[in-house]
Amino acid sequence: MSPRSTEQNEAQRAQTRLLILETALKAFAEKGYASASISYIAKEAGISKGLSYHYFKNKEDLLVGIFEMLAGMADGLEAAWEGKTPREKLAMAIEMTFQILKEQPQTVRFMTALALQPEVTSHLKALIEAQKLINIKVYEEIFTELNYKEAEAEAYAFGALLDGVALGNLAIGNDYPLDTMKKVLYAKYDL
Amino acid sequence: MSPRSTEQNEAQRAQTRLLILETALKAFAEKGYASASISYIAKEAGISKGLSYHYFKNKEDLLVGIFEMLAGMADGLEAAWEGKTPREKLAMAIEMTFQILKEQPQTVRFMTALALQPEVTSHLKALIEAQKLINIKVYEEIFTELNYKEAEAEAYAFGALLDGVALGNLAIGNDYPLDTMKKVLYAKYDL
Amino acid sequence: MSPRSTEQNEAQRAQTRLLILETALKAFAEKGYASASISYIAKEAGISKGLSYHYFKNKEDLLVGIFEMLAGMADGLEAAWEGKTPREKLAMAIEMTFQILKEQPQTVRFMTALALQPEVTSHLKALIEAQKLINIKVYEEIFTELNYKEAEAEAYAFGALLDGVALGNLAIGNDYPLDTMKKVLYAKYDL
Amino acid sequence: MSPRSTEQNEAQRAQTRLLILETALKAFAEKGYASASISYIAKEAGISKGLSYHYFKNKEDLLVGIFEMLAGMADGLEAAWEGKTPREKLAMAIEMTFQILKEQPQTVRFMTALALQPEVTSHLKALIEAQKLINIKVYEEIFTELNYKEAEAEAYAFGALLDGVALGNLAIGNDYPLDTMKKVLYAKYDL
DNA sequence: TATGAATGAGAATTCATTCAT
DNA sequence: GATGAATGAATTCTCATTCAT
Repeated sequence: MSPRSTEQNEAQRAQTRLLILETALKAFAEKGYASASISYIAKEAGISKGLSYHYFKNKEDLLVGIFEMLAGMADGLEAAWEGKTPREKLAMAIEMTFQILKEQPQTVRFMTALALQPEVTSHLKALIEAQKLINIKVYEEIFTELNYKEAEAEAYAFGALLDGVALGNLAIGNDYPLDTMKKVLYAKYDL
Repeated sequence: MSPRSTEQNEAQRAQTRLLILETALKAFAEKGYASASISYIAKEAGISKGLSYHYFKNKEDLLVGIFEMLAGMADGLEAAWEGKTPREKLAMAIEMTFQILKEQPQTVRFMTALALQPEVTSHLKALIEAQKLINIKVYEEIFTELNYKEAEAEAYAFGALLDGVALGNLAIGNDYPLDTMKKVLYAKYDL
Repeated sequence: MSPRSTEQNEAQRAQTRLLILETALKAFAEKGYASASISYIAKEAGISKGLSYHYFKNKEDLLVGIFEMLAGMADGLEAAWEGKTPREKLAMAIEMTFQILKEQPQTVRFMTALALQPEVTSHLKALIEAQKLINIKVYEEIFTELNYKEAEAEAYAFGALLDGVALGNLAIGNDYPLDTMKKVLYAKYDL
Repeated sequence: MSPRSTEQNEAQRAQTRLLILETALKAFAEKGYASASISYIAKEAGISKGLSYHYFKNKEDLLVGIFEMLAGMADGLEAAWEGKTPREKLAMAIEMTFQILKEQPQTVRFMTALALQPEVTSHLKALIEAQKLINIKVYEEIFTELNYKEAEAEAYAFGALLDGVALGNLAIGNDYPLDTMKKVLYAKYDL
């Protein structure tokens, strides 16, 4: 009975939703969450303001949508880990971090800022916190496999180092010695 | 018109200015820059909205004022370094970081977020960048005194580690193993 | 194309129309005309938003439809009057008023509010006014049969009393002495 | 220290507040609560949209303000009752009702509709209910003084009659026999 | 210097209505 | 007939900033 086939509808929905998410991510990253208005995002996406509310019930929900999209991408990457040695995994973690830092600094900036904004609701706060802890757990497993005595502490330290490099790179910009830092990391973990 | 009253006036001005700055810092830290209104800050400080515009020509200017105040405080601390050994200095840098992280996490959150916000004017951006580089330089001197081969790289790594710990602590909250991380740092630098 | 299928179609149309009308009445009564959206009504009725525009060309038209439906129901009731004595008719008018007040207060609220809303189109206004006057005429006939000298005035007074009880009951709610008021009415008209 | 004297300020505030209240009452009465936008009210009052929010924190608060203003006016009238006989008081209640019905039908419409709107919050609902009950109590006292056996029931009936007349007058308009109804009331209560 | 009333631009959000399919 | 994606205008509300006093 449906005039537009269900699949067509769903495809359309998925496509528009993705368009909004990607436009919003770009806008939030460039202007900040508070400063990027729904109006602006809609205009950038070439749709009407009202349509965003068809897909996301409010601005916060859009933010959560972006977060989930990015978290989903990270999940996809984990498939690549299968069958690697612990040292290879560690190297991959480092490589991935530096790669995204170079290729999508705005996205990194956005995700990092997200964790620091008091405006963000506790729901999203919890999601962010959970994601961070998952990362730590992954690192801990690697260090356990590598027979580190204090695997958990080392995992936190490793995570902190990567985060700190990201933060420094974002704050200082092109003057930040990204390549040197990668070497330091490789040396530190004997890779 | 007597010089005496002028002095009094200036003291009064300085005091009111400081009151506004401190109130604004607290408000920005707690509610975020965008969400803390001038109205709210003025009310909290017990002054009128209009008066704050006598001291700071706009909201952005207030933000710069806060940053300069905090940077000035950091400068003041450097006096305490005089005559210490490099290892003592390193320990002090760590201690100070962890202390402020425990006592004024909101302020740290705010300053960190500041460094990430694209909304922030380029003037403030430059100030933040400069401040970060000054810190690195100080660390580099210490590591040079300690005969590290790669003093500069180590300084960046040390700064990144401290930043990363701060970030993790802010994102994860009370579950973050702050004390463990301090021990890791002491161990890592043999303090 | 066979007449049979046309009949089926018409029955289907009538049924869907009624479903929409009843759902809308419930929604308007519970949430108010302005606050009950077409979206909400369609969802409640289990149909699509677009379909309701096949049956009612706009929201206002839906309102008129509801009113006509209710007016039609009242007409139906008149059949029951046939062959009753005037005093029985008066008692029935009272009973019917109190019954609907108890069983469907929301509907009464809605219809009463409708009569008061300036937003309402003049077409609907005229319908409401006519309906009210018809009621008065019916009451007047009864009082004439009962040999009241001022039958018309008494009809207005009787109508006002019933309306006032309804209004009081709606405004005050469960604390309103509905049963007492019924006794007062019975006593007043010696029933 | 205040530059504009406190009295000046308060006078200004009171005046602007009253201007907004009266404009809003007029607008609500003419277009209905939902349809009269803050924008429209501000324009009618010749002030900016934002200023309304300086005086009333939201639209609902403005509504409460109007209600309180009208309730306050009614209180003022009570002073006139002092020293009158019960029958004079009853006559005055009737006169006042009919007078306001003739002179400010829109205000009556508005206040009546208010009691019926589901959109209105429970706070205002409670205020309206309380006001209605106060009226009933006043009537009850009169009927007690007049030695009616069922003073409370008669008070409710009297109130219902007045309300019903108001409702009929609003619904039917100029065709409603206001004067006849007043005579009916006078006759009924032997005034 | 100090006040806070007033402004106006812009934000988030809602919703009746249209229309391609 | 039936769907729901899409639109755009309107609405409530916020806030940085100005200015008369």
